[in-house]
Order: sequence, then C-alpha cells, then structure tokens
Amino acid sequence: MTEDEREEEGQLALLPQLARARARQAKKAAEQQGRQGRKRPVEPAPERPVARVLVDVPLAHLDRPFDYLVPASMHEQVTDGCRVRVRFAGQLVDGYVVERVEESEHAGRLAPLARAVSPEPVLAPEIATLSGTLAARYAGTRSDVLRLAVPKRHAATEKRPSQPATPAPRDTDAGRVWDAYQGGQAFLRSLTDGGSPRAVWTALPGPTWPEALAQAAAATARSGRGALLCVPDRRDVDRVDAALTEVLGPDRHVVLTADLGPAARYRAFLAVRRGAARVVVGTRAAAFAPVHDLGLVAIWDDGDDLFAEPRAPYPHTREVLLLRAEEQRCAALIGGFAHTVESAYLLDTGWARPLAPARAVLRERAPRVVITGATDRELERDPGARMARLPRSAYDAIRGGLEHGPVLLQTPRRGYVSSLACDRCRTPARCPVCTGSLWLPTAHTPPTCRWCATEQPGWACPECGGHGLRAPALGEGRTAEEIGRAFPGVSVRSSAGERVLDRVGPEPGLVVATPGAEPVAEGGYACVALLDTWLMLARPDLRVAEESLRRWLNAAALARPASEGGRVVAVGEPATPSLQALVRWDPGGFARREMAERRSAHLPPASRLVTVTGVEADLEEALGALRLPAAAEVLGPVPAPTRAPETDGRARVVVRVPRAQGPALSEALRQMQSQRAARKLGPVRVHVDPVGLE
DNA sequence: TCAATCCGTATC
DNA sequence: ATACGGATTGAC
Repeated sequence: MTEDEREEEGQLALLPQLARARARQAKKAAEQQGRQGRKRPVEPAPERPVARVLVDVPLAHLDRPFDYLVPASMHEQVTDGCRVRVRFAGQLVDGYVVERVEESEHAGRLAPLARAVSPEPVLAPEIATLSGTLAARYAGTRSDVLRLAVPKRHAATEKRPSQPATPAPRDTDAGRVWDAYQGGQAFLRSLTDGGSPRAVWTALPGPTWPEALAQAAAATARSGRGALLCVPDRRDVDRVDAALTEVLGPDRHVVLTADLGPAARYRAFLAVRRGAARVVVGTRAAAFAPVHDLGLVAIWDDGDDLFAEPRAPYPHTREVLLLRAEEQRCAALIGGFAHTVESAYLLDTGWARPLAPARAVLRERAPRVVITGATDRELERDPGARMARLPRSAYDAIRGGLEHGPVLLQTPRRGYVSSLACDRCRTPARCPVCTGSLWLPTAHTPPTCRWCATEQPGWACPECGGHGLRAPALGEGRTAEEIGRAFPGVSVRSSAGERVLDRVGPEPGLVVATPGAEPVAEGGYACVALLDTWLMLARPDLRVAEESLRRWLNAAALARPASEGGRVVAVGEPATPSLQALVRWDPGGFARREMAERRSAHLPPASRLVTVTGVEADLEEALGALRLPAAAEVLGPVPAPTRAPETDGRARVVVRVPRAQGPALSEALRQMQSQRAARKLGPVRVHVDPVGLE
C-alpha cells in the first residue's frame, strides 16, 4: 500500500461520504472519456451490414437472435454461420451469425460485432433451424442445443484444408444382404432413385447388420446425397466403419464420436461441414452432423439408453434424427434386433413402414430359444448346477454348447436398484392410480407410488391376484469366477464395466458378460444363456419389459442359427410376456402390445410425459405460474430420486398430456422458464420424455 | 433537497 | 449475468 492510498483511507474513515462521492465522480469522468473514445463511428460493411446473432447466454428469455452491425473491417470474415464475439449486456460473449441481412428490425442503435472469430461457417442453416425445433420440443434453449451440435473450435485444425472424398463408385454389387427382407431391395432402390422412404427395420439375428447399414448408405450416396448413421457406442461405430470401408472403399466416409478428442473431432466435423465427406457414422454426438444434401438418417438399436443425451435440454438421438428427416425431407431407417415402443408408434401412425424378414428366413437364421424355470428342486439334483446356482437344464445346455464352440452367459449387473414386485409371479408393482412404480420410502410405511405419492396398503397383483410384495435382493448377479468354478477346466472370460471385449474366437470357452458388453463371437456362439431374467425385470424403470427384451435379443442375436445348432436358454418364469416374445422372436408384436398398454395407461409414446424438478419452494412457485393445457395431469410432488447428490432434497412432479397436446405443454414450460429466468427465480429442471423414469 | 437504494426491465 | 431508469426511502 502506498502513502497516498494510506492517506486516502484515512480520509475515507474521517469523511466517508465526501471521499466516496469524489471517487464516484472520478470514475464517471473516466467512463465518459472512455465512451467518447469508443464512440468513434464504425464504418458499416458495404453489403448486408446487419448480422443476426444467436448469443451464447444461458437465459431462456434471451433465446432469440440479436442484430449487430458488421464493421467494414470484418466484412470478409463474417459469414452466415460463423462464430463471433459480441458485447451483450455489458459483457463479451460468444455467438453464431445465423444470417447477414440488409436491414434490422431493431429500432435502437446497433452495437458493432466485437470480433470475428473465424470465417468458417460452422453453423449450417439446417442445424440452426433444427436447434429451434429441438428447443421448442424439449422446452429448452437454442444455445443449449447448439452446445451439443457444434463442437469446440480447434484453430490449428481449421487452418488445414479437408481432403475431398474420392468420387462415388458407380454400380457396385448392391446390397444382397437386403434380399433377406421383404421390401428390402425396393427400399434400396428408392434410396438410389433419390426417394425418401422411412422404415422400421427388424434386423435378422447375426452379424450382417453393419453391412446392411453400409449398403443403405451406399445406395443413398449413389443418388448423390449424404447419409448419417448413428449407433450406440464405439464398438458399434467400429463395426459400421469397417463395413463402410468394405462397401464404399476407404476415405468415402468419416467417423464422428465424442471420444475422438477435440482436434480429431473438429477435423471430422469440418470434413462433413465442408462437404468433403458425405457419409457419417457416429454415436449420439453425430446426430447433429451437418451432412451436405442429407438423403438418409439411420439409427441402430434406438432403445439403447446411450442415445439419451444427459445434457440439457436432454434430446434423444432418435428424436433428433426423426426431426431432421422431416425438416430435411430425407429417408429414415430405425433398425435393431428389438423394437422400441416409439418405433411401434411410428408404424402404427403410418409414419414409417415395416422392413422385416419373411417368417421362413427368420426361422432359418434365428437360434432355438427355450425358457427354463429356476425351481429349487431342479437346482438340488446336480452339484455343478448347484454351485453355479443354475437350473439343471440350463447347466446342461451350457455344457452341450461348450462341446461345439463359445458360450455366452449374460448376467444382470450387480446392484441394480430394484423396486417392489409381486412375491408370487414377480410382476413389478405399479400404482393403480397413475402406473408409477411402488417402493417403500421407510420400513414402516405402506407401499407408496414414486410419482404421485399415493399409499397402496392393500395392493393386489393385476396378473395373479397376490397381495405379497418383495424387493428382489440386490447383488444377486453372479461373477465370472463363481460360474467358472461350476465348469472346471473351461476357460472363462469376462466382459463388463471397464473391461469390455470386442470379439472372441471360435474356440470353446465361457464368456460372462453384462448386458450391452457382450462380445461378438467368430462364427457365432454355440449357446447363449440368459441368467436371472427376473432380476433384470425388477428394475423400477418404466420400460423394464421392453428394455429387458431388447437386452436379451441383442445377446441372443449373437448365437448361431438353429440350423447350425445355435441355442438360447433363458432362466426365468416361462409365462413372462417378454420371455415369450423372445421364444417366438417377435420383437414387433411385443412392442405393439406394449404400445397399446402404454396408450391405455397414459404413458409415452401415446402421451407426452415431462418431469419438473427443483427445490420445493421453487417447484411450487413454478407450477403455480405454469399455464397447462386442458387435459394435463400433474402427479406429485414427491421427493426426487436421490441418485446424484445434486438432486438431494429436491422435489419432482410428473406432468402428462395426450400426445397431441405435447407442443402446447412444451410451449407452456418454455414460457415458464423464460419468466423464471427474467425474474431471476430459482432454477427448476424440465425434462421432456425422460427415458429412464422410475 | 440530494443521494443511496431497491426493483423491474432490457439486453441489438 | 449486468446496466439502466424510475420510484422510494433516508439523512440533513
């Protein structure tokens, strides 16, 4: 501290008002001088001097373009879709130029752009439009959507040109894999002819689906258009990547995933944006890829929860792609071994057509599936089976399989949070009022609904009429070591969690995997055993049955065809509808029935369901201000599930409306969020169509 | 009477 | 978030 400052402080202490007033005057004078210094009139650009800018601020009520003056000095740099820095409410913020125009609608004076970051037009017009649609759909902001859509800039990468792709090979031997599907060749032909067919594709079990996807992309490329393929994870990306290389040749496509790292991701993104690559395969991060002349969007295994974006506004990859298909008038392919209720809904409404194998072809390619009950009596008979806690017939099937090749054992992960189920037939217990799942908040309360908090002391199982409830024990899932001991002398490998195997060889051996981590076996598995199926069905997830069937089908699809001895044995209750669907290999029929049930239970996709979460006072205030559509039901509030520490102590409501009122509900929520942001009220989180709702 | 402070509103 | 304007309160 200097002498002067010390003296100043002394004065402050003696004459505080005087000193502060003087300091203020000095500051004001300095500011005015500064302002005059800045006031030097900016020369506007000779053409289209107005830039419409989407600013990156997190406030819902500021989620619209603001006009800025393009200085002549930045004329060359400022393109439609480029990044800029602007002064906004006194601070420097990032933004995107959505377009440059001749005149502004804004009555006041325009501030000049502060800086042109780079002329690279990273925000494609169709993605700018899409960000608006998605923000409206998910009651979020465009800036949140854009944060997901445009990767971070990497300046060094931007300076380098993108290598243009080699020209499309004409008349390659086209898509014989699609011969197995009714309407398969017609679908490809339509793509090649520049059409925009939309299909829900029931894939045949086996390893041919990546090639089928690649052939669809190739057919689209032959029409001169681009294709975008989204798959759940890195392993699937690699499989489709290999298939694309096979079908299109090298360098005709690009891989786009979040795990590439900033530089490689930006390089891939730029190759797409610049039109150097027209075919893209990637994970959910790729759904926004600005593919030139987009002709086809495709998603594989759309029920995988990796497609649910965990960042606001929580868009689902399938919804992103379907919206793009509508906005950009391109083809859509929703494929998998399983069907989601959403894909069943697309078929039901006629939005998409089915693309499925003939029954005879399916019979030829699918493994033989049997269900084996897990009664204690069966367990007792064989010491090996007892050691592995396996029913005798499952144990025998595994042993039999080991004589011919690799055997896959799928076991549910340990430590699933489970909710209550009927103690007789293991049907998950749901609230008769609103179909939420039941749980025991404390040991001394009756079963209570997780959504509407209704107590159900006299619950009766709708399937079997039983009154007993049980919480399936946690950690019943078994380990590779445990199972290995029951099969002495057999090699046991494990694929789970951090250590996931991509593929295994054709030699006999046990592979123990958790759902989603199953490696592909060369030549297919001789046997696939699905263990503890009731544990998987005991999760409190709203869509357990659908999700369990999806996981079983995905594992079962890795088995050899029945004609080559391929077998699947599921350990569980034979009457369980999802297991029945597995035996019949009828994912479409099961999804159709689930969809009908959901419709009558007022659950998605026939209804739109939204959760609103916040601290109790905020939530109450928010709901008070919310202008809901007429038919809206509000369930709760109940304490929010405390899976993560940040949701601790918060409350949640579930709001649902008939699907037709979905847009009105989203709009009401967006207005609510706008008002709250403008008034600086406490944050409430809105989640439209959450997938893993308990 | 003037200035500090609070509140609401706009942010280009 | 800031920034600003207008109303309100408070100290002489």
